[in-house]
Amino acid sequence: MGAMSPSPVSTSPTHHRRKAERPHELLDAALQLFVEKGYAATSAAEVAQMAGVSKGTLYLYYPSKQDLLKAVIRQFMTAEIASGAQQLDDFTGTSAEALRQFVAEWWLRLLASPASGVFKIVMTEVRNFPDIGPFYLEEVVGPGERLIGDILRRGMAAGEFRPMDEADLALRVKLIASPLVMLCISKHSVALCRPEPESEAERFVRTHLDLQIQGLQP
Amino acid sequence: MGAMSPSPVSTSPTHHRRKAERPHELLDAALQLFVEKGYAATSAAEVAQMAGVSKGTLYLYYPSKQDLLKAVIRQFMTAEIASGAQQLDDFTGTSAEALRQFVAEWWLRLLASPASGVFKIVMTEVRNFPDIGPFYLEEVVGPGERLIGDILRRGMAAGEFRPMDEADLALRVKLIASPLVMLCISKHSVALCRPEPESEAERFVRTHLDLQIQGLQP
Amino acid sequence: MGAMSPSPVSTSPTHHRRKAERPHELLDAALQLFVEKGYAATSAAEVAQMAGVSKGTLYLYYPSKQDLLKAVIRQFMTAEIASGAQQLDDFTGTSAEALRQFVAEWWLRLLASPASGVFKIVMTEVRNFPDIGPFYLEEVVGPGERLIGDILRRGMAAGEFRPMDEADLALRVKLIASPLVMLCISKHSVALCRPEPESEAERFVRTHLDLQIQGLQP
Amino acid sequence: MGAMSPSPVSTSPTHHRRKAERPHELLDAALQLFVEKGYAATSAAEVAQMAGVSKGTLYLYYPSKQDLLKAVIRQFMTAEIASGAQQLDDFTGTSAEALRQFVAEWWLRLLASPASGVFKIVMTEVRNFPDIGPFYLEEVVGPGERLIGDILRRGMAAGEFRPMDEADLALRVKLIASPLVMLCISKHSVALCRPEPESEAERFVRTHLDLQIQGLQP
DNA sequence: AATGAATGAGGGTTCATTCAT
DNA sequence: AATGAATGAACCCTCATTCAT
Repeated sequence: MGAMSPSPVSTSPTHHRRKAERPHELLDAALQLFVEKGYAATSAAEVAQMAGVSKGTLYLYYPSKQDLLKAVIRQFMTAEIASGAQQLDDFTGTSAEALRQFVAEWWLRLLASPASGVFKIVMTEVRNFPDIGPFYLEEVVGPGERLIGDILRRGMAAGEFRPMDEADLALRVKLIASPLVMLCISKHSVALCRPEPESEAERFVRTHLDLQIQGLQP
Repeated sequence: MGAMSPSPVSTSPTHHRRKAERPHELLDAALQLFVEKGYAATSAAEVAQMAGVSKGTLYLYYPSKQDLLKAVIRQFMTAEIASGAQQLDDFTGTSAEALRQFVAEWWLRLLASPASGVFKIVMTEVRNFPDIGPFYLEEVVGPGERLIGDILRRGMAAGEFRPMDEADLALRVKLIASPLVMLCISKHSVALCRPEPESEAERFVRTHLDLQIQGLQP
Repeated sequence: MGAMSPSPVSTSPTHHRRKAERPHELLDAALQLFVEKGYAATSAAEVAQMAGVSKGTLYLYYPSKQDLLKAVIRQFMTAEIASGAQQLDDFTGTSAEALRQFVAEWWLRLLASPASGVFKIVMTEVRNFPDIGPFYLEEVVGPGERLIGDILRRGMAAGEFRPMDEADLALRVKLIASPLVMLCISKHSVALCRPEPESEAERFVRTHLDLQIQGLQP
Repeated sequence: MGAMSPSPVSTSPTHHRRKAERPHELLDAALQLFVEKGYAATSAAEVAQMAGVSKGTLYLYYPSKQDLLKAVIRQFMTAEIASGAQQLDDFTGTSAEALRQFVAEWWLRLLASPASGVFKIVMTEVRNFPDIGPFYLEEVVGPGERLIGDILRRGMAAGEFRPMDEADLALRVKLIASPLVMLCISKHSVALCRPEPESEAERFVRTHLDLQIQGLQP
């Protein structure tokens, strides 16, 4: 992606404290603002100010606004994905339980976290910055679909789900993921005009997964 | 001050006069660019150029870029919605057929048309322009959900679908609509990095609706 | 979007850093241009260029062209007024001498300075920017009339001038001030078409004040 | 001045009525707006609209905004001046009476009429449009000063006023005219922030002329 | 490492002027 | 004669980026 490694971490004692935290604070600020106002409508100065540093400092860590954008996406998506894959490995239970418990839980946590906004950013900016497309596909969509796909495959192998060829399976994966992604996008856009209790999102996710599981029965 | 603009020389074969067509051409251009690059990243000059007029002419028809945005949303969404509601009234058949045939057909046509991009615009810009939120809710989401809701209610009344209270029904409507909207958004963003045959979208829509219908059986 | 601004090549020997001097230089430039061409006909770029900075820098110091205008008026008028009031306090002599020596001197110095142009700016722009009206009245006209009024009152008290009620006194003050203000306005407008030796202005002022003093005799 | 003769007056019966009045209406509108907002801040469209015609029509009568400006000045000043000179010829009475009655009367009428605004326009725009300077000097200042000068000369010849050389006389003329011009300028600028009864202007003018007459006594 | 003054290209918008109707 | 749609140059202002301190 062309972005430099943003963290020297040179551990100088206290002269300027929090040298190591800077990148994180900048990314947090950038995420929030990019989600809220959009990348183009957010100025570098705003990000810097929200992170409590000067404009110049921002450019010390990220050589351009575009690099900051890429760093935001990388940071918040890969972190979630990695932790998700990790947790699934430790999960024991039927495939239906994996969907109903693990996927639901995991996605609701994602939804509640600021990282849920990254979907909106990606949707908006892929066309402007073509290299975030492949990145998103490889680092987020790919692993994500593999993760759900594996659950389905496991269920098929166990006779818990009906047999499907790979094409069907891929389609089901998309059908499972798509409303969940949509939920994240909505949360940071239209849902703000129609505030709902958080339990509503939970019902949405659970009903959705139940329906999908039902559709997977032999 | 003292300098006149030196020499128009009347070399301009331009200066057409097409008051009636202009708004449409401008809206088409604006829609395409807003979807492609985002509202903020699109300059008024680009819209004008793509519509084949000068920057000044754009402002003859829309008093500001923001008004242009609103006009784009209004134009392309309400047109579709209205025609959809109209067509449903004329539809005769079971509720399952209504979903499977009418909704699928209608949405696939929407997906294929440029108007499908409006969802992306709305998602991106609601927070920047708060008054498009209520508008979208009232003119698009409301009618759209009512339309699908009515199909479901008809099916319930006919004993074709299982009985549900209003809350359940609303949830099902959202579950039906959400992947369809997601499909439109994807088409104009990440899907561009992963081109698929159009038939794939059709399979997605049909499988999705089948699944939802299955989930509505008594 | 994808294009970077290609090659600064660091050929800029610019980039000076003179936070303290800048406002003054900008105000000087703005005063001159506003007086010369008028506020509306002066572009921000011209002001910046004359001050030797870039357009952007101007906006670093004054958030809008209108604020620049207000700053110009404030800067050049209140400075003069304050110094005038100060000097009068130290003046010892009869009231006629105060008018003939002090007022004449002071006004001729004002006339010779660039600040004399502010009257023209104010006359021209009060209607466009209504809040400079009250400001001018309070900070310039008020103190100025009080200053002259005090001289007259002192003269009356000393039996040097004929008794007048407050209304008459106010009228005399206006009659004294009005040709002096007119002189300043003329200097920056019509007088430029009919150049006169500076001594002419002096004769004008002195004769005017003599006449007014004569009209104040008991 | 380079401006064309604006009035064809072709007296076509009724087809488009008021062909002859058009220029006048345009000049009235232009005068009002130029005085109110300034020349640069007034758009041609505004003038046209206030005159009740289209933008194109304005350019039918005046080939440019600048020509419109010149026409405004010419129209409203020369008319007043001519009528003033005319009336003075018919005036019989002492020179003091001429000043006190005729000049006062005439100027108060001017002050009350929209034409009084022309002074403000001229002051503001001479530097931007250099050829209005000579015009104003020749057509307005010259005749005006000659008119007052003649009164003074007549008074001197009659032994009514003290003897003066030409330089002194010119100075007195300026001292007489200057507060009167200032009054007109104020009326359309700062005076709007400090509204006064019209009688105040009358007192100002009469006291001023009395004072000047007193200063002319042998 | 951190700052923030400085830059200049570019964006939204206005407006004098032209010209087909 | 009259209109008003169309133009494009300029204007005010913003902002990503640089660099002296």
